[in-house]
Amino acid sequence: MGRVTLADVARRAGVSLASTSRALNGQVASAATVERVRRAADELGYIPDASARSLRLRRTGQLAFAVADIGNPVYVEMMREIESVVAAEGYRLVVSRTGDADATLDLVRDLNQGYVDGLILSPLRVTPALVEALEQTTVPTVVVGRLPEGARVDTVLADSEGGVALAVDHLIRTGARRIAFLNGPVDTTPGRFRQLGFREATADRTEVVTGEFHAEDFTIDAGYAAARVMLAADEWDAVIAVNDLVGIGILHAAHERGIAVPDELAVIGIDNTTLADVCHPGLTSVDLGAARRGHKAARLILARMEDGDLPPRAVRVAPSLHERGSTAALAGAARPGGPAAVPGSRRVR
Amino acid sequence: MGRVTLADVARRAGVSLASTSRALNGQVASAATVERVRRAADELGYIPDASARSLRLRRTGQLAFAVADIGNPVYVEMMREIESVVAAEGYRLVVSRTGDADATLDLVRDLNQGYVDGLILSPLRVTPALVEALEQTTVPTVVVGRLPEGARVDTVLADSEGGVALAVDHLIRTGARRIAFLNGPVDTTPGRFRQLGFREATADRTEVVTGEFHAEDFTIDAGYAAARVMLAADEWDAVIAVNDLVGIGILHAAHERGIAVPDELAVIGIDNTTLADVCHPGLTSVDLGAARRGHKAARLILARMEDGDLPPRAVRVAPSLHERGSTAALAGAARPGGPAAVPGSRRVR
DNA sequence: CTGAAAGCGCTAACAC
DNA sequence: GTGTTAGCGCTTTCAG
Repeated sequence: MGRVTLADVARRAGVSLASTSRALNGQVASAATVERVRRAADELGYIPDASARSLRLRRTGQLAFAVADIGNPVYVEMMREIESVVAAEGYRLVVSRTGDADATLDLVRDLNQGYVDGLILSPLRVTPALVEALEQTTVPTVVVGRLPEGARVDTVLADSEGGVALAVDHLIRTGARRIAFLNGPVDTTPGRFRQLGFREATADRTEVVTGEFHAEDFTIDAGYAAARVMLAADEWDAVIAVNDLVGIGILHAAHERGIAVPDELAVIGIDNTTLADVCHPGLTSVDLGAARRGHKAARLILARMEDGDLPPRAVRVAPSLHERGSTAALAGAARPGGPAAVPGSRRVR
Repeated sequence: MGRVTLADVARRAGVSLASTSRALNGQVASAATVERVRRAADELGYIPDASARSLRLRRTGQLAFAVADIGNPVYVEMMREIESVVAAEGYRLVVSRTGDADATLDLVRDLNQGYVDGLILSPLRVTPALVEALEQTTVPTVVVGRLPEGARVDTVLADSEGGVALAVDHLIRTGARRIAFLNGPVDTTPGRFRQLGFREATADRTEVVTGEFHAEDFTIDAGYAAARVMLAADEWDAVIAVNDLVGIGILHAAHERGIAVPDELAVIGIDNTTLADVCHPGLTSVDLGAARRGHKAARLILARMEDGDLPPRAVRVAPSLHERGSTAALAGAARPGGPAAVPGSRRVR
C-alpha cells in the first residue's frame, strides 16, 4: 500500500475530489458528504501531504529562527519562548545558524525559496547588504536587535544602554569608583551598544575611573582569557561583563588570582541566564528580557504575516537588574537569606 | 514584479523548460545552454521554489529533532552537533517539543505529512503505542534512547548502567560507604535505566549502604526540593544525581544546610554539561556523550535516508567520568592546579 | 451543494 | 542534447 492521497479518499467516499477537499477542510459541504468523507479518510488512514498543500496554499506553516550560536543560553531561552508562541498558532520552528556575515546574507536571500513563512533573525553583525536584503525579501522578517535608523524592518530591541546604566548605577551606589567594562567584539551589535551604554552611563560621573577591555568572543573561555589580562594590568573595584558567559570567565580569573568577589571585585553580567544563578558567587546580572523579546518577536512575525502592509514596528523591552552575590549589597540592605542562602536573585529594578 | 519561475527563465533563455531545469541542476546540457540559462536566471534573480521542488522530488531537505525540553543543556549540546552534521549535508533542522506521551505520538504520526525527510527523537517516555507508530512510519527515524528489545528502529544508546557504575566505583574508591541515588521520575527512560545502573553497580558491594530518592522532574528546582527531603532524613557520604540539573539542586540544598561538599558529602551529576563546570564546587559528572550521540544519530539518519533497507542498528556511546571539586580526590592524586585552580575537569575514565 | 478542470512550480520520462 | 508532456497532491475557481 502506497501513500493514500485525497483521490483515494474521494473514490472511496464516492464523491468528487473537490467535495472531498472541502469536506475535510470545513468548507461548504452537506453533512452527509462530510460524514462519508470523514469515514473514508479514517478507514484509509489518510494524511494530507505537506508539500502539496504548501505548493498550492503558498504557505508552509514553518517559521525560522536564526542566531549565531544556539550554545549561548540566552538564545535558547529566546527560542523556547518563540517556539511556544508559534507552536500554539500551528507553526513549526526551523533553527538556523547565521554563521558569519556572508552566511547570514545567504540565509536571508534563500528565504525567497519559500521554505518558511517568516523569519526571526538575531544577527550578531549588521551590514548594509544585510539590511538591504532584509528590506527586499518578500518573506516577513523580524530582527531581534538594532538596525540602522530608518530600516523598514520590524525589530524588537533590548535596551542595552539602559541596561548597562542600571549596572553602572548599582555599582556606584555600592561604592565602586574604578569600574571596567569587559566587552566582546566591538564590531557586533551587542558589543557596540553595550559599550555605548557604558560610555554614556559613566560620561558625567567624574568621580568614576573607567576602563574598557575586550574578549575575542562572547564565551566563558574568551572572557576568562581577557579577564586575566585585565586583572593583571590594573586594580578595579568592579567589572561589567558584556554577557553572563564573559562574566563567569571573570569570576574564574578572579578566583585564580585570589581576588575575593564581591569584596575586592564586584562583577555584573548581562542576560541574567540560568548560569548566573548556578555560578559561585551568584552573578548579579542585567536582564535584557530575552524571553520577552522572543515573545514579542513571535507576536510581531505573526502580525506581519497576517497583514504585510503594516508599517514597520520597533518594540522595546525594558531591562532589569538582578542582584546576586557577585556585587556588594547596598548599605542597609540585607543580603536575602544570609550567607547560607539558597541561590536566588533579588530584583532591584 | 511577481515571483520569477523556471518558465520565466526558460522564456528569457530561449530554451525549453526541461532544458532550463537540466541546465540549472547540472544534468546533461550543452555548455552553451548552461551559459544562457545561467545568465537568464541571474538577470531575473531566479530562486527555485522549495515547495514545488519538495512536491516533485518527494523530499524536503529538512530533518526534525524532537525532545521534551530544549531548556536542558544536554539537549542543546546534542542539537548543536546534529545541526552541524546535517547542515553540512544540506539539511535544515526543525525543532519540536515532544510534550507528553500523546503529543509525542501525534508528532510521529504527523511525520507522514512529509514535512521532513527524517526524525531524530529523544523521548522521555516510551509507550508500546509509540514503538508501534515508529515502526509503522515511512519516514526514517532514529531514536536517541532505549527502546524495547526487538524494536525495528535505529537507536543510539547511552550506556546509563556503565555510566552510573563509573560514578559508584569512583565514590567507593574515594571512601564513600553510604551512597544515595537521587533519581528523577522513574517512569522515564533516563530515570529507569540510571536507577537500574545504580542497583546493578551497588548490588554486590555489601560494604555499601544505599538509598534511593526521587525528584519530580529533571530540573534544578525539583532536585533542590528532593535534596532537602533527602538530606533531612539521613546522613549520606555521597549522592549520585540523575543529571547535572538535579546535581546542582543538591549542591544548593547542601549549601543551605551547611553541609560541606565534598568533605561531608560528595556529589556526582550525569551529563557533564557546561553547568557542571560553572557551579561551585565544580560538579563531578558522568559524560554520557550527548554530543557524540547527536553526531551518531545524525549519521544514522543520513544513512537510513540513503538506504531504507538497512537492518535496524543500535549504536552505543561510551560514558566517561569527569572529576571536579564535588567529589574528594583519590588518595595520592593531587587535585589539578591546587585550591585556586581554574575550573576544569579531570577525565578519569 | 457538487463536480470538472485548471494549475501551483518543478522534474523526469520519453521521443526526437 | 533538447523539447514535449505528464504529473507530484492539493485547493479553488467556475458551471451547473
